[in-house]
Amino acid sequence: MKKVNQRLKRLTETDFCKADAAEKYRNELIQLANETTDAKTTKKKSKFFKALSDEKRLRIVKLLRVKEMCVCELMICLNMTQPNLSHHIQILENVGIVNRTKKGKWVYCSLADTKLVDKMIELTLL
Amino acid sequence: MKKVNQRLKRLTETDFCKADAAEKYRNELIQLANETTDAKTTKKKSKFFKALSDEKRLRIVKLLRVKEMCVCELMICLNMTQPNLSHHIQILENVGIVNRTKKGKWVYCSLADTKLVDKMIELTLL
DNA sequence: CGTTCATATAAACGAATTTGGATATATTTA
DNA sequence: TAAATATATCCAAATTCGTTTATATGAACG
Repeated sequence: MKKVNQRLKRLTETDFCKADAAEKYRNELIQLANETTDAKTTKKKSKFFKALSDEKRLRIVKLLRVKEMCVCELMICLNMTQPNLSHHIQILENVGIVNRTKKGKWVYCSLADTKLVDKMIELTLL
Repeated sequence: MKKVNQRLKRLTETDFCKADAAEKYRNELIQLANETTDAKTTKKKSKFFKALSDEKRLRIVKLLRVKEMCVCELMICLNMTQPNLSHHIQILENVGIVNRTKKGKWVYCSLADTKLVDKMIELTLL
């Protein structure tokens, strides 16, 4: 991150697309891009946001914040078909937002990281 | 929110899908769902998350955190075609993440709410 | 055992998104 | 004023996503 800041100083002084040393500036931009991004984490984070990009899934999170619920309870709350709901829960589970625990015949869903959800609500993201 | 909490107490004690008073429990679940969700804000928030659910858009945000950039600079950084980039920037602008300002021939992009982005990075969301 | 209930998985389809080429618009420069 | 540059918009192809229908699994219960 310190390397980035050094390059940043130079880049901030260069103000337009066509700098004097166009080729050099071009390379610096590309290098900056590489340093600000890690392919794996970017993919992971984009999937996290994608999981929260659906209204029904947001409603699931809101409900689980109040109370751990089994799938059939969520079906009633959200008026969704069972396979559809199951699919959405799986997406939330895959990115670590929701936990599923089987107890006998029922599968109970709960928030995997209550603190994170609370903090996101503080930022009015959720 | 206090009403919700009162109902919550009862609901938390009721543990299974088919409570004794099945119909009554059903109605309470539905009411809970209505109280935890507001259609408009849910839609708005889902769009916000959708805007961040794309790897390229996440990279744009990361870059703009370092430095305000014009579209042609972002093209170089991200190796994207111009119409595609323009489209993605618009999505980020629509949900209030990015600002566009025209200065002469160039359109400069910057973060609309640096503090929010910083806080999201603190939570390792970004 | 076999039936029922709660849930998961699979396949299929339509809707929404992403992408890139062609073109339009506006601004600078020669 | 013409040419070049930066960007947006339009449109069609490719891809991804959500929903539905059908089917499978697995626990409880008679």
